[in-house]
Amino acid sequence: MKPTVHDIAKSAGVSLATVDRVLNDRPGVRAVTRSKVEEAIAALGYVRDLAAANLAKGRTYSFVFILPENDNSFMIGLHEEVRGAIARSSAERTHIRIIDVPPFDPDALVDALEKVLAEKPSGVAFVAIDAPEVRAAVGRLKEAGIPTVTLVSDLPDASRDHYAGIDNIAAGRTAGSLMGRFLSGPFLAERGATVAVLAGSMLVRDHRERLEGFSSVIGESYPNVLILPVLEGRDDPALAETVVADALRRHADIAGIYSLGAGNRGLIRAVQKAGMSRRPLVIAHELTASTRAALAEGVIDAVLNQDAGHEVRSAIRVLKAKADGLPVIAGQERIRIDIFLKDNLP
Amino acid sequence: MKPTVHDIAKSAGVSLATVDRVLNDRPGVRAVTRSKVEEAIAALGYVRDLAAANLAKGRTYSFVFILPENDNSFMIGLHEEVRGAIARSSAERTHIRIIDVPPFDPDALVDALEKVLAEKPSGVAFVAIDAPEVRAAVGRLKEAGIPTVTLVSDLPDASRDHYAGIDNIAAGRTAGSLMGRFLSGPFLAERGATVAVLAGSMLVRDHRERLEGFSSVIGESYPNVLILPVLEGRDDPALAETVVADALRRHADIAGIYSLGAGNRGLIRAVQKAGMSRRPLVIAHELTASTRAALAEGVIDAVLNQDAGHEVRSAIRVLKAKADGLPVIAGQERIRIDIFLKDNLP
DNA sequence: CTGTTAGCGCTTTCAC
DNA sequence: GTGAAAGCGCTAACAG
Repeated sequence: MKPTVHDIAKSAGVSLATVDRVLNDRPGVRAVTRSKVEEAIAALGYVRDLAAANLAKGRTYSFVFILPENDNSFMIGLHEEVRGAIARSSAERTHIRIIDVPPFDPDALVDALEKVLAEKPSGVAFVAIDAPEVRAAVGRLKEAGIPTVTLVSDLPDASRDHYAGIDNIAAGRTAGSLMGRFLSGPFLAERGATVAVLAGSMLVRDHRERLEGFSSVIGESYPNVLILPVLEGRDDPALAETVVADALRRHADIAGIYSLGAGNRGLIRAVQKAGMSRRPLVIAHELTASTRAALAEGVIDAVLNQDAGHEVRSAIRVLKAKADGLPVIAGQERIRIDIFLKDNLP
Repeated sequence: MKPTVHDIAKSAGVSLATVDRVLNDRPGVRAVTRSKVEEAIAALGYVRDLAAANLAKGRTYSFVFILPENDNSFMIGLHEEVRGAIARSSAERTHIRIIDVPPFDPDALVDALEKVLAEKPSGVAFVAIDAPEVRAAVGRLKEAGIPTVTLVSDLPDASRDHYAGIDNIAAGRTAGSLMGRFLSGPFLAERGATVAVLAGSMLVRDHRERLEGFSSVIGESYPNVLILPVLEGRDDPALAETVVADALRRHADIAGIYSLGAGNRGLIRAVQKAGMSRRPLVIAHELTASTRAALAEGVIDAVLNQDAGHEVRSAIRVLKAKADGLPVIAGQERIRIDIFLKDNLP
């Protein structure tokens, strides 16, 4: 049988309470007694039954998710996944609360983090904005011993405990490779090719990193491909449509478009309306209703995706583990860069 | 506060024991009493605390994994993942046993399934072989109320409870699309292209399905591509090397190779040794040490992968859920067709 | 500093 | 048929 606290108590010749104090590093145990107990624990190979402990404590993990109230499909999906987790709360001994903040607003995010700090929850997950004041706020959470996980967009060299999101440089490189290879046939062989990039804003780190990865692969491996100056669509479908339509008009030779942000509904409309003799190759991010339909129809050629459900479940698992001081299964928490062609749609 | 069995007992005016009998459908309760209790449960919105129940029962889930003792890296990796799960057993209240069987041997698999049936474990996971006697054995497990999960390779219209693996037709189609698009440039434009397919055995369903998906995409969308008769390497590196080397010798014009099974070490050696002026485009399955290295070096162009760790964890989650009659989170159990280029290696 | 005792939510004898 | 009581492994008062 697996040893229990009783076995340890007996073996060390102390009471349950003392064993418990040692197990939970509570004060009030003489060093000698402590080591006696620790020896017994090691000798018996004791491992604590977390479920029993949580039952006894009546423990419930309180987590806060701070999400931007952005109205693009990806963020809406992320919200839904958190709500799904809330629905499962009772079975998972969690209590999860969502705080909505205005997008791209560091001050609002800092405010939210401060409020959370006052609440002292078991953990916080948030979509980071890369700004010094945000890093400072995260530092304060760390000092207070509250585990933090960044979601979707990370904070560089910060004190967050974990990042639940994709490697955006790798994503950009992947897009670059696909673009280069897919273009090779119809265009490159003859006369090189011109490629447009549509971003949301160069202010957010994930977009900058994707551009960086994309550009470096093109530069290294596909010197015949010319990248036009970045178009900024602010993740807004209407604006995206305008800037893309405009670009297609001005550059009749655009052979490919890499959309590294959101607002793809507009991009799709612009491409469809352009009615070009030779449709440009389009690579976009995030599988949503519109990108999925465009992929099936052949308007988009490939979609790079991050699984919001995985990110949310991972964030919760990691926060729980951090709250308990337990290790995580690294492979389970790695968020993949999913590549979808029309053939492997889920 | 969440209602407990005590609240139900009080509200229904019965004892804890009776509530428990109703909750677990045990006999010895008059219909009237039963419905009184059921009403209380509904009225209070009671949900059972599984952790507490398992603690009281001293329950531990006993699972058996039946794995082919194949010596390719993928299967070795799968074994390791199961061993990882075994290492976590105590924390997860599971007791997992591995049964090794000779590969591609339906009789051996049936024998193993029969032995398992006699043991009456809480659940079984196995790499299926598509044969009537296997389906029959699974039927017997189902009758005995033992949940079953197929791993990696499925059993068609069978009574298994769940399949933890990828959609192999979609995987084949994806490989076909990538092959077609990647080939377009250097080869197709001029004179069409010849492609070789290396499989393990046409006896296993996953290999047949991948071939089917691959062939149909090529047929539909890349009529210039000619697929040579399938090479069978029995997932064995040495044999794979021989058959591939032989094929490359006989068909100097091979422009692409789709390796839809295992034994890629041999394939890689054959391609490297062939020293062709123009290296064929290679698409393979399963990210292992050797395919990863080949991808990085440019010997392999793309790898389709199924995450063995995800499959094993998923199988365990599903078996637990089935054993408890609980629902699963569909999105969490979908095994993705991972596509790796050299740019998005994990 | 250490031990005793009750109890978390559920199941399980064993009486009645 | 039904109920009272003990206990799963752990924690939390409260005494000493």
